[in-house]
Amino acid sequence: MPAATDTAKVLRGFTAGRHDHRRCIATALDKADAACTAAGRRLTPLRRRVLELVWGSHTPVKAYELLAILGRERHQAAPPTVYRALDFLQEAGLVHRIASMNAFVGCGEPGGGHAGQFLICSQCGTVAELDEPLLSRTIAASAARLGFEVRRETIEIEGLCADCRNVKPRAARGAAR
Amino acid sequence: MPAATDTAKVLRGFTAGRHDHRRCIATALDKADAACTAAGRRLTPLRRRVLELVWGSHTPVKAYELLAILGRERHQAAPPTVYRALDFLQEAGLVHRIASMNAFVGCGEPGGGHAGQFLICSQCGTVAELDEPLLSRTIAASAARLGFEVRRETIEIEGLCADCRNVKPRAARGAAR
DNA sequence: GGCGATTATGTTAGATGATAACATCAAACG
DNA sequence: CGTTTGATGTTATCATCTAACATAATCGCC
Repeated sequence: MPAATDTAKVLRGFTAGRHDHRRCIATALDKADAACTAAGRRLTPLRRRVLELVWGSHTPVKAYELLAILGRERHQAAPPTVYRALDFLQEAGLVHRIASMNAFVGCGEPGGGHAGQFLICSQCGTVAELDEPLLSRTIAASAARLGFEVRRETIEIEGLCADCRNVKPRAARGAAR
Repeated sequence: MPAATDTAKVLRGFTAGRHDHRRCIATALDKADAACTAAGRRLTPLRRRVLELVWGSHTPVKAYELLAILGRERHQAAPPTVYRALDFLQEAGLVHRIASMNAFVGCGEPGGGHAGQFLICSQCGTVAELDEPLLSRTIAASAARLGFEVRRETIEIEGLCADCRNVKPRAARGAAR
């Protein structure tokens, strides 16, 4: 698949339970190492561990869940421990914050200067991440008519995923992580 | 007004400081009365007052700001007082919650089964509410390809409004209340 | 009007989410 | 090395939101 830059992409699909998750965590961590090295950022053990925990869940993770886990494995962990790591990971483009849930997911394509566009299943909680240039363009056009300059997009669509609806997706194309 | 269902609409414009705000609060309250009566819901004095306070601000209001004001005028007001009123107002379609800000704005077109599409100026804080059917359709199409059924859209675009950029909007059309 | 059912509000308490401020520690770098 | 910068520890607090139960107001009905 050539993936013309204008083509809608699925950066992260609804694949819960249908893939080797350990492998996909490992891949994410490798990508993160690479991205940080390239950008001259330090993916410290703590940050790396937090990222691993975020990827460890199929659904968005809450900061205090992370805190609870960290608290068990290192015996010093306070809110700032987690929030600072998450701040770093967000700035590095490695995780996204889902504002409507106060929770965090691993980014399906670190490094890409993409907006965060998410489909969130309200039943099973899994999240798909999209990159739909048409969506961003439509928004930009609307904004432009009002003289508004877009800086950050928060697009979080809640609904039911195919699995929970017991329906087959119309298309199996698109890399599903 | 026929308002072709396919036309982009501005439900609430960037009009801070350029309109008679008292009048626009009054209008909002009138609409709210009508909408509640029509729907058989009770817009009690407390709920009405909260709605009035929400409209009283040009920018999204935080729950605890409302609480502080209420606390001054009735001497019983606890968090649930405010949150319950806000819950009601949201369900009645009279206010929207801006997830990315933990704040609330009055809805520009109560009763309309529209999605929440917002442009938020990060400098002055004012909010425009849009109804762009093309946007919703694009989202619906992306979702459909994955077998996803859309239930609720959270679209919050952060950036700079025309005033703060010192730019004239390209179009003056669309009711900007 | 009276009365039971329903809905709204009061009240207390606490869960969850996030940050400020300062101390300490480790890595980077000349 | 030692200085500088950045990362983490630590304590405290603020902000956001909800549960649970008590009381009061309103509605529907006879």
